[in-house]
Amino acid sequence: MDNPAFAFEKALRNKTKKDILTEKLVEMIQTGLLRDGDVLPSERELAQLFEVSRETVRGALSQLAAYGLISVSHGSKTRIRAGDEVLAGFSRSHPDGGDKVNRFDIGSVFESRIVVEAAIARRAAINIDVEGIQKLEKLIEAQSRLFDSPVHFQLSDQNFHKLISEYANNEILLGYAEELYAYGLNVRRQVLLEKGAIERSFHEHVHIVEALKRGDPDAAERAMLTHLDSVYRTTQEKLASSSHGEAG
Amino acid sequence: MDNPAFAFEKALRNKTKKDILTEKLVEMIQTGLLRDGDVLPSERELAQLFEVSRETVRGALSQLAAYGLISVSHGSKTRIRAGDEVLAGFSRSHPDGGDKVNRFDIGSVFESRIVVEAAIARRAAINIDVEGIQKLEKLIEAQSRLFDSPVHFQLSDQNFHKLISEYANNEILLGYAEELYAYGLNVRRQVLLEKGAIERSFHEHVHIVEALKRGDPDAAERAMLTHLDSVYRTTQEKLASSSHGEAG
DNA sequence: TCAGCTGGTCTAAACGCTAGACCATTTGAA
DNA sequence: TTCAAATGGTCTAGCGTTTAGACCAGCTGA
Repeated sequence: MDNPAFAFEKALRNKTKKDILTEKLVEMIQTGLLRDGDVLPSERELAQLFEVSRETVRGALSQLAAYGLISVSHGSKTRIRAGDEVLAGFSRSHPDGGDKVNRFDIGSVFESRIVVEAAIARRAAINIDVEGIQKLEKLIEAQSRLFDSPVHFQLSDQNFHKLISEYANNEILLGYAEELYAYGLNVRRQVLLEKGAIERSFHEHVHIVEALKRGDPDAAERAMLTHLDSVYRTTQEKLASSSHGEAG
Repeated sequence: MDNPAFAFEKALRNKTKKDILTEKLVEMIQTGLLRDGDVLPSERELAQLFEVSRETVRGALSQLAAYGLISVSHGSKTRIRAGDEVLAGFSRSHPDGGDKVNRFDIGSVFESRIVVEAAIARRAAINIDVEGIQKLEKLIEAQSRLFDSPVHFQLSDQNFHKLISEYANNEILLGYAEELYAYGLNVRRQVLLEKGAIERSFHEHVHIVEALKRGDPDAAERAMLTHLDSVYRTTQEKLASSSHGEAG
């Protein structure tokens, strides 16, 4: 072992298809794409969709069942169980699992998000075209009707940030932005349940779009920073208040 | 298949450990961490380092041998073959494969580096302590004696940026910075062969350290931007001039 | 020269995944 | 109510990957 290039190498980790599918389904539940009471396609259909064997699907489903995230019953279709208690219990038992928020501290995530998304906002203000503005305004318009649907608003919010990121014309920054956004998904969902949280985010979105429409990089950056700061603050408050009754 | 959440699902893909290891080694060669003529640790050592069996290591090595990236000979240690012709041939046969330098255009890489390292410089100026300054000054002092050793200077340069990144107190930004730095390694190596390139980088490093020592975030950011701009320009020039005799 | 490295080969066993068959239960339309 | 069709539950045989270990064959350096 003379070669310094190989100092401190880590082990290779290989995920099984079963685990990949499990994670994927968990994520679909956590993001609200699958909601409480939804029926899952049959095991045979899932096997076809994901191009794996039915046994592999069953492996993933049995893990979900162990987590209490689905209810399986012989003869009838499997249903999603994603009531708030179920999700809360799952998060508690999987602190590092899918909960990427805690892998890095929230402060670092938001510091990084501020750096990346500020740059994105500047570049988007310069590069965005009429079509992009129209798409954003359509999103905004849809969001104005989602004040009572946190899950739908969150999905739309994700699209909003993603769309802006795409107009920064930089795949690397886009990738970072998506990654950092994903880190906060879980907590964010809780925050949006708070009274007025969605309205505030909505108005901040409006300001961002206005700045982009004017093609004003400074204003776009400022609007984005205001938005992220507001998101950061409410997230911190939520974490502080919810950490009372929890294990760690 | 009533559930719209499952429209357009894609197949799950599962990588073998052998392929993961192959990619990892290819990347180490492409980024210059492993250089032409370097000896690889023995198969048994690699197996221990990556916590896989020796047969798996052999599988990965036989792929590298098929690509011509290593030369294996019974009884003696395996050596890296990364001469310019070998790498060029490999890139040609693996257009999307692993060549991360070309996967993103240089412009995007530097745009991102500017964003990330500017933020890092600001935070480092605030957080760095006496010990950190001393380490940096020692590095600078060493670099002043490496004007005729491009390879050594590049290694020292990598440490220089890494050390500053660590004082930003943000693991995420640090990870991004290292990733972006690695993207440019190959080309950078060529650039440093140019007359005066090392001296220029050295002086820019001095300015960065001075700003950090004063604890002045604005100055640190400016010095870092000046440095990156200079690196970017010379890299572009090198690419423009060397693209004449190449395949594509 | 030869002990101790190196790469080359082989085996038996464990594990993940697959395809398919068959059973038991539920569902919904006849 | 009845019963065919769809569902989840179980099992088998087989394939590919990975592992641990043994042994062989070639190189290197004291």
